[in-house]
Parts: sequence; C-alpha cells; structure tokens
Amino acid sequence: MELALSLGGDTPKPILFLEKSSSSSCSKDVGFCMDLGKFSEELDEVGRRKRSRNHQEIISKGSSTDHPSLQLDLLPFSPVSRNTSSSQLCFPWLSQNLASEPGLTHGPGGGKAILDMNRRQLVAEEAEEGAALSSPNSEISSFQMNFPIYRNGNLNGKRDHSENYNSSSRASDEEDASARKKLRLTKEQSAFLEESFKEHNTLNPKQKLALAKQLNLRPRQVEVWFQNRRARTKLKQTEVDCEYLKKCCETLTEENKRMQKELQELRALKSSQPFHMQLPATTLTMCPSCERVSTTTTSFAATTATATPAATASNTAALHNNHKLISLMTK
DNA sequence: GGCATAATCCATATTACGTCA
DNA sequence: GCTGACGTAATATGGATTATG
Repeated sequence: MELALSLGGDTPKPILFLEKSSSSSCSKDVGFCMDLGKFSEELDEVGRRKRSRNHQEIISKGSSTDHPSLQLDLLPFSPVSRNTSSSQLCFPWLSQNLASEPGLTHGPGGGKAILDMNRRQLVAEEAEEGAALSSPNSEISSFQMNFPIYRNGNLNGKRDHSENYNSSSRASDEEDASARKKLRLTKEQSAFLEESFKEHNTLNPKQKLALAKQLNLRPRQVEVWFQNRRARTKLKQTEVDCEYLKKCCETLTEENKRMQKELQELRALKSSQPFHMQLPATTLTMCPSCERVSTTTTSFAATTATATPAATASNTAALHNNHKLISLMTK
C-alpha cells in the first residue's frame, strides 16, 4: 500500500518535480504531490488501522476518492502480502503515470531517475517505505531538502547497512521482508522536532506536512514522533509526580509518628492528672431566646473559670446571634 | 434535529530495532 | 563476537470528536 509514497507523495524530492506539474490525476489545486501525499498517508493510515480488520475497507476508501488509479494496486502491500517477492511488485501505473506525465519535465533522465529510484527501492526496501526514503545516491538527490536521509546510523559512519538493502542481498533476503524497518532520526532531525515540540506539542495537518517536508520524513513519522514524545513527556512527568508524592508520603509519615508520640505523651500526662481535671466538659445549652439546644465542649477548668454571671450572659447573647445567622442561612 | 457511519486524531500498550557498555 | 539493557521508532488498538449522508 505504502508504495503510493514512492510516487513522491511524502517524498520531498519528487514533490519539487511534481508540484509544478498540472496533475491529471488530481483535480485539486494543491498539486499532484501534496495531494497524493496526503492521500498516500491516508491510505497508509487507513491501512494501518483497517488492514487487520478488513482489507476491503481500503478498497472502498480508495474508490471513494479522486485517485482511482491508485487503490487497487495498493492492495498487495497489506501485511499479508509482505512476503510477496519484490520482483512480483509490478506497478504499471507507476511508470505510466510518471513517465507519461506531461508536466514531468525535469531534465534528461529525470523521469527515469524516479523510475530507477523506485525500482531500486522496491528491490532494496520494503514497499511500505517506498520512495519516502530515497537513496542518497539517487540522481535526484540534488533536490534534497534540508535534512538528508540517513539510514541506520549511516550519518556517523558507525554502521553501514546499506548493503543490506541493495538488490543482490535483498533478493536473497525475501524472508526478511516482514521484518520491521526502523529509521534512526538524525540529531538534526531530532533537534528540529524537539524545537517544534517546545512550541506546540500537538500538530495540525499543515504543521505535520510542513515538518515532514522540511525534515525529509513522512508525515506519519512526524506524527508518530510527536505521539511518542508526548508519551515520554507524560512518563517523565509521572515519574516526577511519583517522586513528589513519595516525599509527601515520607513527610506525612514522619509527622504521623511525631503526633503519635505527642499523643502518647499527652496520655501519659493525662493519667498522671486528677480525674476532675482530665475530662472535657460537654454541656448542653439552651438558648433562652430561640430555645435552640447546642453543645459546647470545653475543658472543665475553662468552664468553671469563665462561669461568671456576666460572662454567661455575654456568651448567651453571642450564641443567640449565631442561631439567628444559622436560621437565615438555612432559609 | 436525531441518528448511523466513516474519518480523523490522540493516548496507551506493546513490539522490535539500533546502540552501547 | 555475544549479550543484556536501554532508548525509541513503529505498530496495534480503542476512545473521543467531527463530518457527512
């Protein structure tokens, strides 16, 4: 399915060619490649979501768009057919559409370059990666965007698995077609994505496409990167929160211990006091004005100490005021 | 307007690959 | 060279939201 990408949908280099062309396969003004890229991505997305459920849905989706020439040929790229021999992957529409495209006048051998690139990549890579990851040696590499593609750490020259992707080794490596490929982003790409993430941790479609174009990645890769980045951020935040709660727990435990100790001391003190000084006095008081009954709990000593007639009268007045307030509030 | 369906985006869990000690 | 740990790209899945008929 993702071979649609090899048409240049998500590949910046062909975009430069094709944006200028008046697309015969696309009725929109956006341009063949951008639109096709979106379509490819949609197919990719839908395929990813639906392929395990019902491949027929992909067909129906494809047929409902403005790109009737694409949908049927994309079907072989379902995981079921991942083991399909790359030599069997014939896409007549690819050569027809590109080679015969009137707008594709990009210098001598340009169309052939694309075809060659596609052919190489068809052989060299899984179809799903298609032309999104173009060979640095491609004739059209001069149209490279700001961020060239480096596979498998080739940037630093630490590893060079490129030979694993050439036709000779790959041809005998058909059984590996089902193996998942993993692109290691370059430092520049990661840094750029990080900067973008700082500005906004979610992407709208335009931003996604722009980033993808600028970084020479597929929009889906940008999307996945942001998803994973959000997940990492959340994970780290969770760790920070966990640490904070852990410290809070420790603090509270310490405080609990301290208060338990204090309680024990108070109990010990209480047991050493005379009985009448120990118990708090709970008294029922009736308000003489509204005849409300309220409970007041004070220490016996405090009760006796403040039980002068004047104080009692003042307390009664205050109590009645409280009752009036309560009555107003509860109305 | 209410409903069903599809499409899209996102979060989350998981897998698998690349790197390094 | 082998191996395990780790980071992370990629995948799978389901929920929420929105658009469409």
